[in-house]
Amino acid sequence: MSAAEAVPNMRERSRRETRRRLVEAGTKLFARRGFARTRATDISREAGVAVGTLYVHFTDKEALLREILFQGFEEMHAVVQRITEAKYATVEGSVRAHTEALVSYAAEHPELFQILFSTEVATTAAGTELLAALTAHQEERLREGIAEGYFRADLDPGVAARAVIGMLIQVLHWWTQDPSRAPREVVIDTVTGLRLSGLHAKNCEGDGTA
Amino acid sequence: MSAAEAVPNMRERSRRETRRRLVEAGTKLFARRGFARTRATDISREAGVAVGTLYVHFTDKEALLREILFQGFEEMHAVVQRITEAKYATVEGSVRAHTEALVSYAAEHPELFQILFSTEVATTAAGTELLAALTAHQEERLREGIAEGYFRADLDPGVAARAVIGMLIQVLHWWTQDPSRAPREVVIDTVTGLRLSGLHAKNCEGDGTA
Amino acid sequence: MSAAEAVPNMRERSRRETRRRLVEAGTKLFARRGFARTRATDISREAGVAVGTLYVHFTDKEALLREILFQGFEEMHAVVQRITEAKYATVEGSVRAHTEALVSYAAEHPELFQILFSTEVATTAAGTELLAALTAHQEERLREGIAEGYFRADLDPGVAARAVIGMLIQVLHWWTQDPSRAPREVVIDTVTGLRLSGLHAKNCEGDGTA
Amino acid sequence: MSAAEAVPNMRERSRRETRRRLVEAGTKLFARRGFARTRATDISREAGVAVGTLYVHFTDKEALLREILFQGFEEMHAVVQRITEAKYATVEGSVRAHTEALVSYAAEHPELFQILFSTEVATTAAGTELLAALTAHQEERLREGIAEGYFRADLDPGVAARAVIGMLIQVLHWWTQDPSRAPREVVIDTVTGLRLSGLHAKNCEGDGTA
DNA sequence: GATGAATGAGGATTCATTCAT
DNA sequence: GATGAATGAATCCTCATTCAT
Repeated sequence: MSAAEAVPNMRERSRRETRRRLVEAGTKLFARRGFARTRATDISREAGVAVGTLYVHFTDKEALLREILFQGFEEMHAVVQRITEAKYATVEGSVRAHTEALVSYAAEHPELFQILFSTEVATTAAGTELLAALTAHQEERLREGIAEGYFRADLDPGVAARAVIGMLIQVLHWWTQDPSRAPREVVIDTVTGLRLSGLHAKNCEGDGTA
Repeated sequence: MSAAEAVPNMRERSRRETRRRLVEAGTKLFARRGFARTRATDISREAGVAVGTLYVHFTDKEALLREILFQGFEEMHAVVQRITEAKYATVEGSVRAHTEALVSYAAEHPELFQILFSTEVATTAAGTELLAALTAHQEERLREGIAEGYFRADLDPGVAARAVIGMLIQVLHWWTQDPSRAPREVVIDTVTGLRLSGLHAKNCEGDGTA
Repeated sequence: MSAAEAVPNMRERSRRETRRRLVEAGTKLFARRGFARTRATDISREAGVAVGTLYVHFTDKEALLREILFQGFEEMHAVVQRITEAKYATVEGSVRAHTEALVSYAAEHPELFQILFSTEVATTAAGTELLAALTAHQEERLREGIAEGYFRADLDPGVAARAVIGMLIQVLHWWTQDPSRAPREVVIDTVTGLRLSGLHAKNCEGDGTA
Repeated sequence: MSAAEAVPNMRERSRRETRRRLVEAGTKLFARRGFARTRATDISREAGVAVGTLYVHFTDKEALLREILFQGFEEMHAVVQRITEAKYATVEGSVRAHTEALVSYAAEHPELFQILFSTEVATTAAGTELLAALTAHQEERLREGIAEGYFRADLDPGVAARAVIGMLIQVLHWWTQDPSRAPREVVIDTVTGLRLSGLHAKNCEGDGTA
């Protein structure tokens, strides 16, 4: 019985391992050379398989990109969610925790961020889709914040969501290219500051005039 | 004499007109379909010339992109500069004026912004170069602001510059795609708010805890 | 004893059943999409087995085609033979009976005729071989007919055999695609008429001039 | 003036010459190796141009096939038409003239017939289209013949058209492969005989029984 | 015998760029 | 300067077939 089951299990395990290696190879190469400049054969060579194998697991090169993008996003989202769900006494605490979680995740998965927040990928259908999902999520959070009085009522959630996402994309993409460019804490502080005071209901925009 | 001069003038005028039409065609198509998906023949057809003519005026496709990028940037810069150079009583006034100028320019040249702040273009050498210039410029302004006490001293100009640029890129790229997405004033207010209070020396970040 | 025998019988039966399903699946798909456009995996999926199984039973895709072709031809031949062997008083009776048998068989096995008389199959070695066999057989019959004085002596058996085979292929292939295109009787009459009067010794070709 | 016009004329002439050579090369190779087994590079090499040039002149390989097919058919049709249009005293004369014209044309353009009436080509969209056109034309002729009392009224034009076309395809394809297989006259006689007596109103089908 | 993931040679097609006119 | 037919390197993707389990 166990022997009869062993074969498909072995196969399935091997199959998953191959798929995992393709995702890994794709992540590495897309981050390094970009999507268009990475050849299908480069990916298969890096994964230690034949080109055809790439097409056994994915419809085409972009399907691999999509897998990397959404799988990466989901993992990141799960990690960040866990932290964000904890109740914070203050809005600042919550936003800072969220930013910290993002920056930590970025520091640990620089390649993912090089792909996720880059550039060329936004041109692809998969990239557009992911960006839309990110923005929609951010917009929803802002709407909730406004409804709960945390954020300024006169804020346009659509505009602000794009602004926050744009900020994060640019900063994290730049920073993960070379984390020595700025200390982790400085990145967190600067981004938190911008996210917070620019949106907060009790900020003191008027003070600038004094 | 006038006849003798007329010929070279005509020729020169014609040459410039051809070049202008190529830049115009490139701007339109790069904005619409992106750089990679626009073929050299598409551009020449749109400009009403032969493909070869494109290569008479530009080394290659990217040279045309570079021309569009830097020519566009310079024009934008000149316009924005004129406004920014006026002395404002307050930092807010200055930042708001700058944002307003940018948004106005974006509204009038949506195609330029579709290219300038797109994503894909950041992959090209020309795009990287321009983005670097933009960021360096922003960073310089922030340094000055800090030195003059306008902005928080604990701010990292490198990080903050990327954050501001990222915010502007994302918001303006999104907005110029369809300006009916948000009223002009809302865009200006939201962006100004983020740029200002997040960076200002006298903002009230601490208040979030209260 | 019976138990000991049962196992190999079961195995043998199972093996034959698998083979039969592959032939069936191949017949269906080759008829529908053609030989080249049918993938080995398509066949195995249709048969409900793994691709590898196809290659357990057949050397390659063309071996399956050959099996379908010759197995189909033999069955058809046997059925038609049984009818043709009956002694007919007249040549017309014999030819009509043969045509009738063919048309009946075609009506019952449309898929076989879609493959057998298709076009593309004639390109393959197996197809060429079968066509050659069919033609040789037809040629032989014509020679006999000439020798016995049934058919015109000035007939070239090679040319006439091709003509008859071509006629049958084209008509039956077309008709089996959709038997509602013409009533069975009309097909039989028309083909019999052509086969008969064009070849018969006592036809009245000269009458055409009158 | 003549110089200004000379350039485009030269270019146009050269362009047509290139296209002609591609058609010529395609005809030769498709006839010899078949459509699928002829590579795009084979064609370009045979034509003495680069692969890209093939795609400057034709959308894809099948577009070249279509050109060969329909251009060939039209030329053949024009030649045959000229002969068929002459008034013949008898139906036999007319049919014989038509067959003769076809066989002559086939003898002079064996390559065209190898492609036109072969097999694999009937699988392609272009081939199907051409075959449909040929059959429709034949069917129309038969309808006219029946209306004018030349052909048997009980004939089904659809069935008979397929029969005649099938006969011609098979015989001419076989014969053009190697014209020494049968004398030209024998081919003409046999085919004319079948076409004529099988269809003619005054044939003597009944005599077969006597 | 059955399985199905892996293989990799093979071929079609694209498109930036050139250069003779 | 303008032209546009020609170029051919560059890659994607397919699918018949294998073989370890």
